[in-house]
Amino acid sequence: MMIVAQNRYRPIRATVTRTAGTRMGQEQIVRAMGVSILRGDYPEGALLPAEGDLMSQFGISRTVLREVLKTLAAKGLVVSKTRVGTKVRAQVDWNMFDSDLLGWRLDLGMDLRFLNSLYEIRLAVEPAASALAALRRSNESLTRMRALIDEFRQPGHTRSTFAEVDLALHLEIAAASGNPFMRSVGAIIEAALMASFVDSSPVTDQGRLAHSTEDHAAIVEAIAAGDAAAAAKAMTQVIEEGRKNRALLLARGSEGKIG
Amino acid sequence: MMIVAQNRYRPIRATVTRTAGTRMGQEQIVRAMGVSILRGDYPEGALLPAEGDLMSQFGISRTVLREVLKTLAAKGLVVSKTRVGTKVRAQVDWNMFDSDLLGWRLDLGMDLRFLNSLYEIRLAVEPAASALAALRRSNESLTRMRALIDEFRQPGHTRSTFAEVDLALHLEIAAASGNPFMRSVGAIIEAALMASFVDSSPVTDQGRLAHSTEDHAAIVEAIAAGDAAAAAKAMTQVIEEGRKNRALLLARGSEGKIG
DNA sequence: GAAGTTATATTATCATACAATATGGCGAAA
DNA sequence: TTTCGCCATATTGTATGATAATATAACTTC
Repeated sequence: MMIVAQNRYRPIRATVTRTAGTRMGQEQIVRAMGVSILRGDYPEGALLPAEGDLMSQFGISRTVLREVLKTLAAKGLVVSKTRVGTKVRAQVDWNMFDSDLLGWRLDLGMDLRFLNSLYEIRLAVEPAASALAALRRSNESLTRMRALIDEFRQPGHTRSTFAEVDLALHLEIAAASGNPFMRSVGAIIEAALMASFVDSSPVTDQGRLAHSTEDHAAIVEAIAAGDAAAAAKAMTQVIEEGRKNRALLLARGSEGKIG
Repeated sequence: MMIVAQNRYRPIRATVTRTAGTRMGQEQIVRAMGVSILRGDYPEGALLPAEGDLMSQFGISRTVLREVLKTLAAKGLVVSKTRVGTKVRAQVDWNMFDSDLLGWRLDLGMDLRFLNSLYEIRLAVEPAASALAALRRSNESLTRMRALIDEFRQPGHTRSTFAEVDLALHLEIAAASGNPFMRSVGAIIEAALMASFVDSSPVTDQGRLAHSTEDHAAIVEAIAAGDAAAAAKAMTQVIEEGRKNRALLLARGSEGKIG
């Protein structure tokens, strides 16, 4: 009697099509499986296909597969047990601050709910970081911030170059807080800025950029003055403004899902 | 001419002594190497010993070693490149919200600076989470919160059982915020509560526990009432109180380092 | 001395075998 | 019939050895 208790789920469909002869690379396999899990292909607590199946599905050796699974396990997505299999852990166990996870999440498309969560956590952490930065920033750090404000003011910014400077300043401030946890939120800031590019709108509204520049300058000057409350307020202002503009862009799209 | 460019650092000393015959287990190896890196045994950008050396130092096969390194890489601690070696990444790249990292950090002993960082990030995130919970909590979630408050009020709590309920309530609130990032801060809350146990002080000051209980009840009632501002304020109060008590305990110790 | 080429050390992947372990089935005893 | 304990088996965990890929360093050529 050969009863095979098939409790497992169906194959993971790789998003990346694999042309014959081309190797996928471990990174891409991790991404494919990570995205699959994030997308909800496997309910919480479900078993992934057995190692043998995954090996043949991706055309990789067991060594590579196991390193992939270890990577996912380290990020809290799955947990493996001898004789049982590899289970998908509950979402609350996933490390949402992991930059890979955030990247995969963006790959799935940007929904309003997720975007909103990004802004909420930024609004909680970044003003606090600014306040601490006002109290603790070194002179070197302040110099770098001011250099970035100068960068902001350079003419001829594209949305891409502008966002680059934007990100750099926010990271600098987070680091100047002296709190390693606040700096670790950098991955989220980056994700939020990345999200500004999923739509192809070529809006480079110079007036808005100039406005944003001065808002950012206000943060830096408050930090320079050691005014924690003002720094927090200015940071809040910047993030709220970003959220508002983002909302406008989204309203133009027909659905809540872009990209 | 046999010149060996020894750019690498010395062996990782495992904190866990390895009695003959006993296997360390992959988990412990990950911990040993992780702690070693967190302790600063390797400067930012330094190369770990080569695979062969690590294998013999820990007495493990290459298979296991590589899975260990993959785990550390997934948490942002290291990065490996062919022909180059495995480099320790900059601290800003480490995922500080990872529960393993937090645990290893506690293993190193609790210094004031780190403890302070924990409270700072909690003060930034948890009040915001409470405010959102006041707006979004489901009835089921509220029921669980109230059950936890009842738990608080049970007599005969040890510091351990009290902390357990404490943690559960904070996690419930974080989850009720509906924001997955705020829930991911749970690892930090847990670490902060863990830190309450590194000193062996048997202080079970019943008055203080009762006080803390009512402070927590205030959060829940604000959430129940849908009063976001009050919920945030009550949460702030709870965390500040915890910080104050913690500071008192620390002041009793001669040094800033415990455990 | 500079640029291109080759050699080599190190990680990346593959293949195979064996060990450890949790699950489910079987059987014995109550 | 139910419960407990033993055992077979499937699945992940570890070990070993070999080959591939690749970045650094040494070397050669101009």
